[in-house]
Order: sequence, then C-alpha cells, then structure tokens
Amino acid sequence: MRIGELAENCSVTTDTIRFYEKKGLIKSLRNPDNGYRTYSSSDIKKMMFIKHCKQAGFSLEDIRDLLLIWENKMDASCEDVKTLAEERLHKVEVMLSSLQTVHGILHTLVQSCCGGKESAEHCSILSAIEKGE
Amino acid sequence: MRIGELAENCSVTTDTIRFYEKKGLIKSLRNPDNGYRTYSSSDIKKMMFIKHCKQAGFSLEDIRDLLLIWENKMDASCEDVKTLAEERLHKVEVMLSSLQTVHGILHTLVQSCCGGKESAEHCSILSAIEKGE
DNA sequence: CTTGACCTTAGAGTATAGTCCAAGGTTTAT
DNA sequence: ATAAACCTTGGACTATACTCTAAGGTCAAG
Ligand SMILES: [Zn+2]
Ligand SMILES: [Zn+2]
Ligand SMILES: [Zn+2]
Ligand SMILES: [Zn+2]
Repeated sequence: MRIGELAENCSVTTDTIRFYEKKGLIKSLRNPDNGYRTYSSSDIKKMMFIKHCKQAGFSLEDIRDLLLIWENKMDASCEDVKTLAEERLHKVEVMLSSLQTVHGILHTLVQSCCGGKESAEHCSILSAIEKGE
Repeated sequence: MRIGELAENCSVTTDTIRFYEKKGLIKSLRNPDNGYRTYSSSDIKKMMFIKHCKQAGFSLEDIRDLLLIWENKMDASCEDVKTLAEERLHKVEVMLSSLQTVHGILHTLVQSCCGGKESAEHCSILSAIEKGE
C-alpha cells in the first residue's frame, strides 16, 4: 500500500501521515526503486488507533507514548497506561474549569444587557467590564 | 509615563504593551527627543479594561472591537456590544461541549483500568481505544 | 565618565496540529 | 508519447498570545 491508499483507507490526508511520521507516531518502509513509502494493513490498525486516541482527547505526544505501549503490551503495565490517561484527564479538567468560569462571566454579561439599538453609554456589559465584573 | 512605568502600574510586561500596540489595542504618543513611548493615566484605565476583558474570556480581536466601542460609546449601541459577547459566548459553549465529551470519555477510560503493575496485555483502556470506545 | 537601568527595532521562538506550496521524479492510462 | 495522477523533499504558513533575543540608543547616579 502506498501513502495515498493508506490515507484513503483511514480518511486522513497524506500530509497528516507524513506529519505523524515526522512526530514519531508511525514509521514506513520504503520501496528501494523509487523511495515511495510502503504500508501494510497493520498500519491501518495503527492509524485507527491514533484516530480513536484523538477522539478521546489525547495529544499527539500522548499518542506516541500510547502507541509504544500498545505495540509492546507485555513490557508495559496498566499503571503506565492509567497514569497517562489520568494526566490527560487532569489537564482536561483544568481547561474545563477555566472555560466554565469564563462561561459564567459571559453568560451573566449577556443577560445583563438590553441589546437595544440606543447608545452604548448605559451598557451594563461595558460598565461591568470597566469595574472588573 | 514611559512604557516601563505603565507596565509596572498594570502588572504586565513591556513586551505585552508593545504587542498590544502592534495588534491595534493601544496607541502611544512619542517623545520627539528620544522616540520613547509616552502614556497618560487614561492608558492605565485602558490596560485595565483590556485585562478585565481577558478575564471574561474575550480574544484580543474581540477586545480591539470592544475598546473601539468603549472609547466611542455614543457611536455604538448595546446591540453591538451584546452581539460581540454572544458570539464569544457561543464559541466558548462549543469548546465547552467538545471538552465535556472528551472529559466523559477519559473519565470512563480511567475508571475502567485497574492501574496495576502487571502487563498491559489485559488493559481495558487499550482495548477500549482499539475498539473505538 | 562609566555603569546600570531603561528605551528602540525587527525578527525569531513557544505550543499544537496540521495544511499548503514548489520543484521535481514516477506510474498509469489513453 | 504524453497527460493525469501519484510520489518525494524542505520549508513556509495558519491561529493565538505572547516571550525572548540581538544590536543599538538614552538617561540618571556616583
Ligand atoms: Zn442597553
Ligand atoms: Zn448593553
Ligand atoms: Zn489492569
Ligand atoms: Zn489498564
């Protein structure tokens, strides 16, 4: 399989596959005649694993580590995997928390404003921002 | 006031002030003798306005527009302000939603794994990812 | 009169995850 | 034989909000 066919099979672009290779997520054999990258069906499985990891919110760096474990399950422990997942979960929770704070502020601001067509001189959003909420 | 003093007064770096100037958020007068940026106390108010906007989750581009309105309140309407805030609120809600999805997936994954020190061959996180949740 | 603290500029680097381009070589189909 | 479709590389560009560097000019104190 050449890169275009792998890309087709996995619904990604060839650019993405080359990018993942550069980042150390996938390797490729080369056709010695023309230098073309060559893949097997196990690379489809690998690309699908990567896509599932992304759906779960893992970064490419996380995924590189998860792939190493996945391809060498006997040399890794559940602890290794769980630690990785917990660290990502924690980062997501931190982001979620600050996003929720921001959401609350914006929601309050939006609700306070009449949204009318008259001058913004009396706008409660502007005065709330001015005062720092 | 020179840039260092404004930075000090607002707890930002001089780099940040120059960056905001480049992005069109603040302007500065120049001392004709030496080319140094010169600021007045209204620039402190402006910087504080910017900081409050950031706390509310607005982007620098949003803030540039908000500042234009704030400095010309009579030429703008509540509608203008509210529309800006609603658009940002919507973007935050979209981000929040995808982050919550990811949080749910990660939380389930973490809970499913024993986290033990034995081989990862039976790891439920890996098999869940493999299957695509 | 020199040292240190301040100011100037343009430009590069940080992080993330790609995406696009140019300039060239290869393969496939007509 | 030639055009379309594919492949190669390195490097630039996207978005966001800074942060840092280099190389130089200015200013106040001792
Ligand atoms: Zn109003
Ligand atoms: Zn209003
Ligand atoms: Zn286990
Ligand atoms: Zn496990």
